[in-house]
Amino acid sequence: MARRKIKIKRIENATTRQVTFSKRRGGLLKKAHDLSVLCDAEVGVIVFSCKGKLFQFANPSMQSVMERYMKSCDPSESPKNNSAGCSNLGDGNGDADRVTQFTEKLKSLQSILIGDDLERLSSRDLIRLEQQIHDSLGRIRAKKEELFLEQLQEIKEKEGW
Amino acid sequence: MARRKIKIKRIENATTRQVTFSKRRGGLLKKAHDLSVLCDAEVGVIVFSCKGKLFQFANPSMQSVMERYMKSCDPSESPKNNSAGCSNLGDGNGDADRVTQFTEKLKSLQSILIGDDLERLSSRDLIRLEQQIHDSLGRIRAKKEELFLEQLQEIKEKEGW
DNA sequence: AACTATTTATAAGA
DNA sequence: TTCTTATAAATAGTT
Repeated sequence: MARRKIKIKRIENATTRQVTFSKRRGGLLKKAHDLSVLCDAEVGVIVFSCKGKLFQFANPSMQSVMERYMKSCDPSESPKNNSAGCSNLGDGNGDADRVTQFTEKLKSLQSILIGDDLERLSSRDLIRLEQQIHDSLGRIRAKKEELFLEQLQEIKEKEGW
Repeated sequence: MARRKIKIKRIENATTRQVTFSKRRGGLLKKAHDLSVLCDAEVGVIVFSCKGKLFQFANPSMQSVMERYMKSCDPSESPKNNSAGCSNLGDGNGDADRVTQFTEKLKSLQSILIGDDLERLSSRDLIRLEQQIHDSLGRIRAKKEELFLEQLQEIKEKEGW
């Protein structure tokens, strides 16, 4: 789609293939994100490079998407009305409180991390903040992974895998 | 991406949202197909419209992609390991106000991100948080890099390069 | 990693 | 809805 048009077939040159993969992978994930936000859609994208590395995007989460997918493919579920709530949509049970709190916190996070707050920080502050955020990300991912594995197990058992 | 630029946020008008969904859904699935063919990648895309209808693309098959996903289960491209080592770009200009504000914010960040707040979040919340934090980290790093380059430039000029 | 010349995707309008 | 078209985005080849 640039300098010249190309045929959609496997790119033979390994270097070119890798470069194209990086570019298009990013484009695909961005498109997935945009679609999910603009249209309020549930979207999951999984990509394995030919070297086997995983990339993904999901909204609201991969396990939610996969669970819903499996249900929608399961004839024993009533075909109507498979739109709404399966799974861990967080509400439903009286966790409204927790969700509210979480939302509030996210807002305050946003005010901290987005906007021009960042503009005014010195490089030292930025480095400190980066370290902190980096660490937090690690903890969040670990926690997410843990929960994910639990839920996957549940799904497997439920679906009789 | 046409007649005018739009913000990536939920489209409120239902008709517009539906039209955009149809168009972008098609675009996304095509991009997924192209990527899988061009780069010999294993790709799966699942989309549920807000009405609950399923659309999908997979190569070689959704079953295969999902199985591989479950096996590999390393959900995110981990941030490149360039976190600390940027050393003492120190600032020195003490904007006490700013520093105080920053400290306050860091504290509130800490209460959000550390401690057992995390324990009580659903996986969906965690994933949302992860995404947000990940994005923030990106912005912080970009900002840091920007500042770094500025300062490097200053140094160069000062040293008469 | 950047940079463009082009191709694609698509938001609004018809 | 389907088609059109002006513009925004993505990206192939280049540096």
